[in-house]
Amino acid sequence: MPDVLTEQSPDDSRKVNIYDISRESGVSIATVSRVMNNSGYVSDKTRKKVLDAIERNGYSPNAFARGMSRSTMSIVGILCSDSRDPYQAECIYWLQKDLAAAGYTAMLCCTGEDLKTLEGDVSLLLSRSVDALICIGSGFAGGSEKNWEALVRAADKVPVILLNGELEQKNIYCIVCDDEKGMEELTTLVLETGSKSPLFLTGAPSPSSQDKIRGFQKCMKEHGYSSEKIRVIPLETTLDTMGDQLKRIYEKHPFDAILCCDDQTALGALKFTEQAGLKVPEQIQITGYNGSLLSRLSSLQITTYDNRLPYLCSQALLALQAVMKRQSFPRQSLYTGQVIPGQTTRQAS
Amino acid sequence: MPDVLTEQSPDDSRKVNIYDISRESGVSIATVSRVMNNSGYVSDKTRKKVLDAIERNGYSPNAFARGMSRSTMSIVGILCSDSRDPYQAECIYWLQKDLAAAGYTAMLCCTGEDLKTLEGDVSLLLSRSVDALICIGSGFAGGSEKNWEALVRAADKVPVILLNGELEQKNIYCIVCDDEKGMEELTTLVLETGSKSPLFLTGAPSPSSQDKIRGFQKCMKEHGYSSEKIRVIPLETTLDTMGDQLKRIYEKHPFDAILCCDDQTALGALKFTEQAGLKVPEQIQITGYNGSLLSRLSSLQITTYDNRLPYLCSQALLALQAVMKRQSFPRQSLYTGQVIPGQTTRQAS
DNA sequence: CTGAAAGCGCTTACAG
DNA sequence: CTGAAAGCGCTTACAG
Repeated sequence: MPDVLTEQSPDDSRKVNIYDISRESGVSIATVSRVMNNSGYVSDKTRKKVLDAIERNGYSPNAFARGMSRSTMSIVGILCSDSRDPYQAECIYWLQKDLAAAGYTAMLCCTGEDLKTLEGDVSLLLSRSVDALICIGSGFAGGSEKNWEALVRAADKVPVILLNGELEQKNIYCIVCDDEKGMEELTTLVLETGSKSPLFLTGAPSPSSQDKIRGFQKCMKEHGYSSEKIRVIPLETTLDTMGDQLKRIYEKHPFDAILCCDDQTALGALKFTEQAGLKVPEQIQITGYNGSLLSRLSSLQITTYDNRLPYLCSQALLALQAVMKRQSFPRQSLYTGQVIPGQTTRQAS
Repeated sequence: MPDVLTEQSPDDSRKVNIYDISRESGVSIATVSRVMNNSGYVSDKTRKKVLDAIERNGYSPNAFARGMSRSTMSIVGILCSDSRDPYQAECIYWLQKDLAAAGYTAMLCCTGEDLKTLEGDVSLLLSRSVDALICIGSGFAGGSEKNWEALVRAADKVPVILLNGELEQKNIYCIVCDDEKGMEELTTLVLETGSKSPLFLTGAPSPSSQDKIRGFQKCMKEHGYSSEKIRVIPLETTLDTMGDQLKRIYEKHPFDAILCCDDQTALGALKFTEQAGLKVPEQIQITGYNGSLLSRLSSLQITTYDNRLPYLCSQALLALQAVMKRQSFPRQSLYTGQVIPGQTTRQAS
């Protein structure tokens, strides 16, 4: 490490503005503005003069002034609970890409699992004059009204788009993967390859978890299981300790399949089977959910459900653009994903 | 899904501004401004009147106008190559938290691995009038000048902070985890617990990879290995196919330890050993890097290196705030992480 | 403690 | 095709 302490020479040169360009190129600021925005008519000769002056001075318009006259800065706020979660991280990735392609910039806020700061985060984003709000995950639509009233209020000012969450409110648009159906398909797969007593392992109780549980229950009923045979287990504490929990359950009432609410949990389940000396998929079948990278990193590739995040995010953009143009757009839209067969389930015969 | 097509009733009520509040509370806009900003003197009585009017009208100042007069909007741009990468995702998470706590908002840009869009992304962020730029990952500081010249140019306008990358340039501040030392420690651990022929598995050639390689080589030399015995293997293609690659190598020249450049790669290595029927850690020791959640999700908890991302990010904030206040701050700072022992290495005797 | 006024740097009818 | 001018909604010396 060379110089450990360095004072900066602050760059105090006044930033060049539209008046400088106007003066240098001998035209009015209105014309400069037209050139910058490719709006209205400008003669080629004038345009060139202006462009030259802009180039020479490295001029770029002041974003605030621009935002002020245009009353938009083409910023979209992204709200999530935890950007470290693989599902959310991937959404952020695709959203940011699509937004950039459409000329928007993404402003990110992570509210934390408890949504305690949701209210503050929403008003922060609004005070930054975002043009719209995109919320990742069904968490934002769950629980009592208190949880999402901040969103409803925000929707008063800008369009709000919910990814994988449902909220029937004015100016809120929802794009949802049919997780109920997805979990139905996975359950069917497991039952039709011979599992008799599957377990459903669920995490934090979000609306999307509820959908998955419903899909599991529905499918089990259709296969003739009575309610007491339909086992839904909420995950206690963290992933690190779930092995013990599964062990206790297994010793009391053995199971032969574990349907998990996401890939992370499925990894934990797989770890349990390895430690317990249970063969996968021969003795126990395991499924994940989300089709994330995680499902491909374990010793066995995990059977999972691809909920098409790239599609989800592109739809969000479509919704956003439609609403901005005051075109109509479905307030709710539901799409399906697809099963990705892996090595933790058996072949259908 | 109820209503599939819903037209919005556009909210066309003019937004309330400072003049409205001024009129309603019977004071000048200057006073309203003072109340809003808690600046200057305002009598309690006046303050109350103003506050009431603000409350009644749900007034919040226009961000552009504010930005224009203050010439800052308290936005910090975050640049990364891929927000889905666990390391980067975690940095984003902590940065965003710290920034929010300090009154800044995070604006996110993912440039993609090839940095092809770096130039465009940087000017996009600058045109949004960010107050500073934070770059995640050594990728931004690597390779030829072409890779990072956009950053150098950006540093002309706003402070640039590099997380885990080194660039000796004006107005660029670097905070770096000592990965060379980290990899040295892991190599030492593996050698001193009996491994004789370790392998170093590296991914994309970033500066940080180089540091790790250097640490590995240095430690090997110190333990008396000649250069031809020091094996550094670049990962071919994706993680999915790395099993085959390791198999080929193992058959030709067996190894008894795999030191990986990150946790993800370590998971892949672990998968290889399981498929090849090699016992970990008895026959083969494995180490990861980053101390990410991944290291705890596999059948065996992976020995890894905690590079203290929360600390890294908090330092970034400190740097940013110091520079903004024109205080001096070390242009480069280096810190150490720590080994997290897991089940993929043996106990030191 | 308060107000009148300048200034921030653009965009966009409007008139030519 | 071009320019003069109003307007966007704040902040902040400056004067009182």
